[in-house]
Amino acid sequence: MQGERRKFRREGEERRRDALVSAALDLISEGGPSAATVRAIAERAGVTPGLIRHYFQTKEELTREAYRALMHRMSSENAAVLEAAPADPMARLAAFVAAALRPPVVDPRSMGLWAGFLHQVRSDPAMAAIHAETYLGYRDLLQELIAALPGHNDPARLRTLAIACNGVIDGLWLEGCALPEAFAPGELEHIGLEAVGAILGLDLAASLPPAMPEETP
Amino acid sequence: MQGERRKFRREGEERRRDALVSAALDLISEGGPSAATVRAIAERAGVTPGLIRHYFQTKEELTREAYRALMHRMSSENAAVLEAAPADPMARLAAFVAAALRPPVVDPRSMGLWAGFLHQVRSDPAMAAIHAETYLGYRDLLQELIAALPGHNDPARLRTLAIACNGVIDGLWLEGCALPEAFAPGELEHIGLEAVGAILGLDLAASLPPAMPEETP
DNA sequence: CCTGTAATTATGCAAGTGTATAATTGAGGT
DNA sequence: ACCTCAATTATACACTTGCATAATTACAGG
Repeated sequence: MQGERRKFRREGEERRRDALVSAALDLISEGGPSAATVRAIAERAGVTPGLIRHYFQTKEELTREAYRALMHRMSSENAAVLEAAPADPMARLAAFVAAALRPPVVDPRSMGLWAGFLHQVRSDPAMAAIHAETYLGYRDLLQELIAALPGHNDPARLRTLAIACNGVIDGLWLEGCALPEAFAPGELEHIGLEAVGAILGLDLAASLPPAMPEETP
Repeated sequence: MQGERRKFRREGEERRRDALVSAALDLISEGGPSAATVRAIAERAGVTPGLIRHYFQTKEELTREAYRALMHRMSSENAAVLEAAPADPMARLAAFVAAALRPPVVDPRSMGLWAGFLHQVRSDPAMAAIHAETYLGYRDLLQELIAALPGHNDPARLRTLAIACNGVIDGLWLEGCALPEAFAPGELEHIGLEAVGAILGLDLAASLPPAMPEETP
């Protein structure tokens, strides 16, 4: 006798897929890719392992979906700042750079996830395609912000500048995620603005729009 | 009857440990951390799985040794350029930055390894200690190179500059490893010199000592 | 030529892996 | 109130993983 069968509630497909995807991301960020076993994911999502196969043909498919979700989340978190940013090109660029170098974009868990996926991104073509959609799109957005500055219209030069600025941002992002305690609040953003400004020959730090006061509910 | 027992040769402890460590590194760089199973490592090293337990108390210990070997290798590959570099501080810094942004330091396999280890580095204190020895030592070396420049003697300012330059180098290193085909030969080094130079207010690119002609055996 | 011993192999095991398939059951439509 | 069907659980399987232990064998010192 195996007692009683487990009770369950039916859910919409989207909610279950989301739950499984974020369970996978949570587990990878906590224990690395090897911690995201089918059984652990199911338990974290509050279902039994078999259900994963019902929504994803294979574990690899779930993994790809999780990577897509991660990259989308990180891109939006950074780009969101542009919605409330002023129209002035320098201020927009400064706001964008600063946003990339503070939470929630700077986050040790995100870096762990990013690193955990890296090898699959390099070996699985489907993962590489997801990477191209998001990561290169990010660099293009940065390039547009630079192109909007006065006096930047040589395409080749523009590309070089975008690569350099993207490199600075990536590198500092990495440093901030890896050694959060090594930087005073705001220090990383300031270094980033200084470095990107130096590359572009601008005083970006002076153009940073003042921070919005936090909501206090 | 199980046919004949496998023939073998006795080897010195150091050689066997080295062989096992580099087998592990090879496998991780090819197939990610999950590919470095005890059995696969043994086969790659030309021994049977049991021998690993003879030289390493646990697989985790072998993994730590492999990480240490990787970090040492990467640090030396970059620092080696200083031995043949001129005495002029600007030229030394330029040579160091450039060396960090071209092969063999820039190498997709190294990046894959680095990323594969990242989670263990963050969760295992022993790995974190190895990280501290090597990575932070790298940043200190960079800071020394900057301190040797004329007119850099404020310690706090020095630290900030070292962090920023290290960030630029790391970021561009990452870009170069991830997208090797995105850069023309020498382009990444040039961007790096320009960016670091901009941060420090120097024309580093002009100070780069000419490349040694390759040996042609 | 022995002989000891440490290096190496062989074998086994319990736990964990992804996946396939069959059995149940929640919930909406009529 | 029934009935249907998809959502969900349960079970099983073949394989892999790290590790332990016992059996062998290469090689140095006498």
